[in-house]
Amino acid sequence: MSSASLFHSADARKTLFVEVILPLSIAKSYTYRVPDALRGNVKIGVRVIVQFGKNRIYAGIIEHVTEEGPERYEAKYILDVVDEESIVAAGQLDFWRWIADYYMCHLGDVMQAALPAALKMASETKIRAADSEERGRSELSDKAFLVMDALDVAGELRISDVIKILGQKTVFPLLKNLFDKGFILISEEIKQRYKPKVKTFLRLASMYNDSEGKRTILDELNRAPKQQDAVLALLQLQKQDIDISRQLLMETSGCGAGAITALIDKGVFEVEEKVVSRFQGSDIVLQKDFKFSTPQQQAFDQINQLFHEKEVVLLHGVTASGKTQLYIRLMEQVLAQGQGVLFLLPEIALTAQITERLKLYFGDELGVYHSKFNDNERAEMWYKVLRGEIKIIVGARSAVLLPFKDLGLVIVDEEHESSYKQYEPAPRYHARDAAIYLANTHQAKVLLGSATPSVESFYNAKADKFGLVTLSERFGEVELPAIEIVHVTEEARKDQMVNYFSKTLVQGIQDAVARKEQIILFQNRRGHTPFLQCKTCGYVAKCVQCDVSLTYHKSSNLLHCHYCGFSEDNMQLCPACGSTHVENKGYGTERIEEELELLMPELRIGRLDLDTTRGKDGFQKVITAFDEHEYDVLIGTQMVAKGLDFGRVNLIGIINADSMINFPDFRSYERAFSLFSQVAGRAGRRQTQGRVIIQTYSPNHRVLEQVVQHDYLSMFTEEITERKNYHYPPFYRLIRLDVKHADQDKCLDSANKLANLLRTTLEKRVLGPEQPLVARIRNNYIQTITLKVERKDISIVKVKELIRQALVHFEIDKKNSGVRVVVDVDPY
DNA sequence: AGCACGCCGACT
DNA sequence: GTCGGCGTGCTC
Repeated sequence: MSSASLFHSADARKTLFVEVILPLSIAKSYTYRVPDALRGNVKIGVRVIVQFGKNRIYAGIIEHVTEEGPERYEAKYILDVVDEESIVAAGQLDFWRWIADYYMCHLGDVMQAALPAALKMASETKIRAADSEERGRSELSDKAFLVMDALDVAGELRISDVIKILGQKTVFPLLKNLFDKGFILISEEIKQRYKPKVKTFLRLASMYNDSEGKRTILDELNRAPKQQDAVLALLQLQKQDIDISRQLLMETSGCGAGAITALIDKGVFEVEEKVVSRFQGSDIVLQKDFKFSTPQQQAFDQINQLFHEKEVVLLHGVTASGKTQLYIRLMEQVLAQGQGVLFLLPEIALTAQITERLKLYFGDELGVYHSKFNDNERAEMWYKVLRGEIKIIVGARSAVLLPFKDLGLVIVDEEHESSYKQYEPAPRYHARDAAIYLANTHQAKVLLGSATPSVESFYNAKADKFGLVTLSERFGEVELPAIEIVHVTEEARKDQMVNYFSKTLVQGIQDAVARKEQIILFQNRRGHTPFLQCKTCGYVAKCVQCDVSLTYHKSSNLLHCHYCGFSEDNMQLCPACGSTHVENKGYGTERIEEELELLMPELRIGRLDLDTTRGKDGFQKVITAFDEHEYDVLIGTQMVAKGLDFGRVNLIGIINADSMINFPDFRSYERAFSLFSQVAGRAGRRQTQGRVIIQTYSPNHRVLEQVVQHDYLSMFTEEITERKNYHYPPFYRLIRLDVKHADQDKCLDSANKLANLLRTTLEKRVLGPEQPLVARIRNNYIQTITLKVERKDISIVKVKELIRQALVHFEIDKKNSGVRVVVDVDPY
């Protein structure tokens, strides 16, 4: 026995080391030493405060605990342990590792995406000035002095406040220094602060609340018609015996906030503040004991049957076939077994319409999770899921990263939606595919739902990998809309086009308005004019940092770049030759709106695109206004297509189908089919048959014929043949590598080098480099290399390993320094 | 991701 | 002669 081992056995407790995941995009993992005082507190999944680099401090997550310290360097000590219990679910780190591995990114990227911002920081640390300062402040640095000054004024500061005050992100070292010197106190409360939502409710002041009082007040308000309206509306609402919120009154009376405030000030209205749920119910009441139609019941039974043998079932159900009710029953079933449900929806479809319906149904057992929620709410939701307090999560893409305990079912609605794929930043994951993996680790079942399934999913179903259930009957036997194709060239020849509107469409709009119906017009381009060109010299308004034309926006009277956000003054004169002949080429939603206004001034027109929905509830506002028939026509981008149900819409016009169909991408036909079908599905959902008018330059295009015939199967069959012939998914996997650099030549040069490196091992699977559609964004030139990987002969794991090796070789070469490579697995 | 270290142009 | 531009490399 050596003396060394004697020594070690005498020292029973070896020093512990922990490997920490830092919320950074870094390839390596970092090992820290655990001080003896904290050795009882470290375990996998808890957050630790560590110093990284000279003066940065992060809250990282422990990935491993070991007794082996690093040999080549001295590990730093962890500074603190934040949590008592793991903040990730059992097995969740494995899921993170799978994502990092499959999508070729770093664990830190996944951590960044998964954790709500509130959990990424070292809890809610607050600082106060120490009661007695031992030393004078004269010795302090300017920055430290600034902090102390601010403390004198505010009394207490949060870390984020200090960051704002100093205008720098790294503040821990400075605070630590102040703490060590006894200037400040740091309180480390792990806040679980839930701020209840308060709403303002109104009622008529008691002194006016009799028939005489009412008359008096209405008389007195003779000269304030808006206020009169408000009082009348309130009296109406009072009859319904409901609580009248300020918001509700504004909506029903059409009065502004000013009128109501005036009435409060006059003492006509009395105010009461009440705590309300963030998920205040709406007037849509879902009957708990709804009955399935026969087809629904059959589909339900089939799904359950298929779940015995298949992990994933695809539900192909036409719009309005009652998929949501199926989902609800399936969720109930899983809940009854005490297991949890994840219900994924595209962000844009997560409107109050569906979430409130589900919330009404499931109450507190259901939580909603998406990007519109603030940090506090998201952190709160994280903990609730972690503790198993919430059984059902309805959420967008990132909800798949919540710390689920015991999932029984994952539903991915609108599974074909491309927004399930994240592009920027890493991890570039597909929520549907990640959800299937996640479900597998929980031994949970997956239901994919769509009216127009992705070619990949439908192929998987056809190939018997997924179960397939079809729901082809619309609920309540509503007929599918009648779709008409209008040949724009032909109409123009007959002189029947007024700008962008065919006679057929104009007539259709007029008829619909006459019947007090509403109309949706779809144009998948925002702004006014996407392309401004000088007629004299051919100059085109282009973005200074991107390789795209600038779009004129009427609302701002500026030219905007849709890629980098750059904007500049509208061009009155051609900057190149001074000519005043500037031609407006192309049209977006704003221009459609403008032309329609000129054409039919009496129409009330609303617009739904990124620009009108910027604000917090922008989307909801436009939707509500349209639903309440404040507009006759709603003009919009693809936002109008997503899961919205308007009772009065019978006519839908697609202004220009060609731009979508001709988009240069292997998925463009599939996308066009989905989008047109979805848009069409908005027509005539209740009672009457809807009508859809599609304007196009290529009326015989197969996709349009398939849309007209509601023929998904034909679309699929033709598409799958093409995919097979041209080596695209689902037969081949795609991996895209974008090579970026500010210098065009260097970008091309490096891209060529990387492609050649890849070719040495992956051979003919490597395509390119080639210039993408937009070859420069934010002053960076881009070259794209595409890998097409067959599903036999080589494993995807091996391919990724070879890519990693090629990238290592690539980065070693100093000539490629400064070149960024972005890897996108399964690009969308 | 930050931030320091390090090597070339316009200023007190 | 210095201040500061951002290219490059490292962080346990």
